[in-house]
Amino acid sequence: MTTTERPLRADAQRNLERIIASARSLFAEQGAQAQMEDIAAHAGVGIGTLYRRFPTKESLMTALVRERFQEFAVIAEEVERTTDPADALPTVMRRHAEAVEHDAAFQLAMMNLESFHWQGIEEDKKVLRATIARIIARGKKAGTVRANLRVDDYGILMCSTTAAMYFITDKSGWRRQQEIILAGLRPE
Amino acid sequence: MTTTERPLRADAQRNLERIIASARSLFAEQGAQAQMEDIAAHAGVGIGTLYRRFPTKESLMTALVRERFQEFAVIAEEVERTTDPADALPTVMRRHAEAVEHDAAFQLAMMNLESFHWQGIEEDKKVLRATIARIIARGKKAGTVRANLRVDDYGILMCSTTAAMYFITDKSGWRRQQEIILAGLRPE
DNA sequence: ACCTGAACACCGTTCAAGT
DNA sequence: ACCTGAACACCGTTCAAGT
Repeated sequence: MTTTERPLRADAQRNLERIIASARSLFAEQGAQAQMEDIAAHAGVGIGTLYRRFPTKESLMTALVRERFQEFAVIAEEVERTTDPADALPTVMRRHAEAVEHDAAFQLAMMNLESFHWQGIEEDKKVLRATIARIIARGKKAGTVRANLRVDDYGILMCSTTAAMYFITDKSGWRRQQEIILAGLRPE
Repeated sequence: MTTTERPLRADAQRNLERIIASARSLFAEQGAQAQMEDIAAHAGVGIGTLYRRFPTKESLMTALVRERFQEFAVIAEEVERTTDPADALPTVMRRHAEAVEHDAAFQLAMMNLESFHWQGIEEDKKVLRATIARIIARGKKAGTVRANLRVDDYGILMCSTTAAMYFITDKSGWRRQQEIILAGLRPE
């Protein structure tokens, strides 16, 4: 999994991007039962090409999650650099949530991944996880984060916010949700 | 849906119970991709019998959720009757969670229902929802529940706890999770 | 009324042929 | 290297026949 792949042929690369974009839009529209055939067609490629890149439907969903995770890592590092340690944790959580606020496909994928843990996305998690761990530690030191919070809690807490985005009809109902969680994160 | 059904024939009733028990155990073991055929076989009935009671796989999962919801209603009423209004909300949430702590099938079903809302289980929700609404209102009056909490938040908050049960490997990791949520529920 | 399971349909996945 | 789509396999669902 430490795959340092060499670049794809130009057309293949374009196809890959189209596939991902199509997957994102069809999953968002139709939910998890959007069909592989339809995604391929929407991307303008044969079904075989889709399977060449993503050997299973689940691997395609995972790819959607993975892309966002990489974005999450960038966001987390930026927040760590630029935000007061006392506010950093709530800030990342909000920024991460906002990053996927309109990505129904991601929200869906998070809930449908057969065994997600936030462990699932092995490599991508590492950097992100390390950054989050530091942010949490500093928050504790600053006295704004409850002592018994663990890094592993982060994933599920975020997961529950994305679920809220997907389920709550009210446009930005997830914010009230997250506000509750953020309040709970503070020391007693 | 205001179906007041007359009782099933004795053998049919027994089959129904077996089907539900089998579904619970197979979903718990194998996740959502447990097969209808296998569930029928495990229950000792033909596949046709399974479909006679549950016209789709999703309706079978919904049934598992529905049973628990009825139990939830009973629990909520009991808590309302016997617990200090100031503590009632955290108490129901804990008791509801404990009720499904070992029911992996329920946890899974909650996450897989195509459009859950907690709205999904129409009739069963009503009583439960009304009780929860009163508990929340009294909690606010007692000053132990934040003012901007809505009844509809309850479902998603609980949902995130069941997700935690399913995902967190740590035996009772969901308790720490819920503790955070409960803390967040209190006024600022 | 209820049960059964063979048959059907749909959709995820494979693979031989093509550039 | 990569693309294609017909063919295959699996599994959810139906329905004609049986008690």
